[in-house]
Amino acid sequence: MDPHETLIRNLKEHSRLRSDDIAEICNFSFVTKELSPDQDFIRQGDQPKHAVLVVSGMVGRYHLLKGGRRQYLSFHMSGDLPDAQGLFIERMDHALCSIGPARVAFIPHKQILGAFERRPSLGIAIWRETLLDAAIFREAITNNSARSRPTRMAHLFCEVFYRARLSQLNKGNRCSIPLTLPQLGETLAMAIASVNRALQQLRSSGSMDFREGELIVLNWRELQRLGEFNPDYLHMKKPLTG
Amino acid sequence: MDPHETLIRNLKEHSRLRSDDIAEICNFSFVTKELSPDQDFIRQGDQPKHAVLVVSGMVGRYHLLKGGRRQYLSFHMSGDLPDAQGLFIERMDHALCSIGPARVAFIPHKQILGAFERRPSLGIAIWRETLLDAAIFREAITNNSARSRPTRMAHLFCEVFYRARLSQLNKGNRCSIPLTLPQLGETLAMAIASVNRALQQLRSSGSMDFREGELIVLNWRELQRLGEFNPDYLHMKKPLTG
DNA sequence: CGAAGAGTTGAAGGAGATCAATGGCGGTGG
DNA sequence: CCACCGCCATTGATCTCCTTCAACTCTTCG
Repeated sequence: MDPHETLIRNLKEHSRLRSDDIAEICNFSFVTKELSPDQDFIRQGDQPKHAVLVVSGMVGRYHLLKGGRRQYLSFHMSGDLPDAQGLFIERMDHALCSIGPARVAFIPHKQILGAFERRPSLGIAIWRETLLDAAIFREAITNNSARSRPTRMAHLFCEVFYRARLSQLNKGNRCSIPLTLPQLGETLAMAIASVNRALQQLRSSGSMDFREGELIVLNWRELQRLGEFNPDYLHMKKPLTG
Repeated sequence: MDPHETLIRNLKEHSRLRSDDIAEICNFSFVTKELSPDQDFIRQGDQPKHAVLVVSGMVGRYHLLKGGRRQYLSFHMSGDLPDAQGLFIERMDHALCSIGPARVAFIPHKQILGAFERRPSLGIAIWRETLLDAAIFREAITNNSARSRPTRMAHLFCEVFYRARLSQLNKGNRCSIPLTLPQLGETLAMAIASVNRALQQLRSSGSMDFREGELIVLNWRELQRLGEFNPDYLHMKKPLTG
């Protein structure tokens, strides 16, 4: 898939783009990079001069903790700009890595900032993109703080699947989430044993299955109920139904 | 304190403002509102037409959970724009309330958006403000997910005290944090009993005291160490020392 | 003056972390 | 080629920390 197209599609999910905005995006040049699983491409403390666009696969943001442990903060897929904040914040306070194999495109900050001057409405679309990120962070606070472990796991699966469907990255009721159980633990603040047991509880509910990095949604309504998932916080123009 | 001044001072902590930017801010008109403790002024689902500027006191953002329970997400003080996101996201996914008595100013979105057209650099300063919010949310994910309870409490106190000092809202080693223990619990994902016991543990460390909504920092280095607090994520132009 | 809520403390019970052991799979190197 | 290593996934047992519950005081507010 063409990187430009994927960004345009993504921004259109929440913002109106005029044809001039789209033309600006099409003028972006970039270099792409193929990433093997678990490969860092931006590290804490870096001062990036390029923005990253996810072209394919999944990437994650994480805080590095003492002892090499991680706290994953969010996951991003095709069309996302997972470090748009880097445009205005010099130094990274977290790292970015691939989750499973992925392809990313690097767009020079200068090009994007130049486009903002010509098309302020494009700047607002990307501003909105960063605001949606913040809404996802807020939900993650609540998810990890106020929900039971099986519930928070279901919520994460709901969020990823919902966003994948918005971008038509699902294959029917299936969706690639190349996370390992240890990584799920470092996302949801659970020990590995608890991750496994929560997963089995969700499996036994009959609403979903997850193995080998693939989520299968068998009963969306039920999974949504189990995860206490309400997609309003994703602020999409056209909420998905069913 | 004049609301305009307070906003200018706050933006200057992380962004350069030219005199034209400051002139635009001084042209903002607003109505102020006096709030008694625990008073909601924006609710989940609202579609605000005004941005809020905290003039004095403290305000908090929270998610409303089933059963009326809350998850507090962040706290804001004089000079903060706790719902700048409302400029571009129609519907609130969380609520805002006063923590203790507070005064807030409402500035019409139209005025702010108009100022952005004349002074794009002002827009970028406020964009950066929303990005700093996001960094605080990320840190809250890690705080509530990966740190022990006493540590996360110390971290919260460090963050609030550090930000208060940046804005000179502290009184020496004291700083007003008008949170009750139940509210601390709904912030840090702890039961009230645990809040109390963690607090006593911190007191007994000799690095701080907290009672009746006032934090007293007795040994900043030690408190910082106990909270595993590293202020880099606040991205200030001039980090405070000591 | 009674009710409600904050703060405090002790005891209980439970959810989840930790530890340990196993099987399976993929990669590497002798 | 296959033996070995490392990591993922799984499961059982133990143990600990934290939630829950209860009781009491104190303050505030109606």
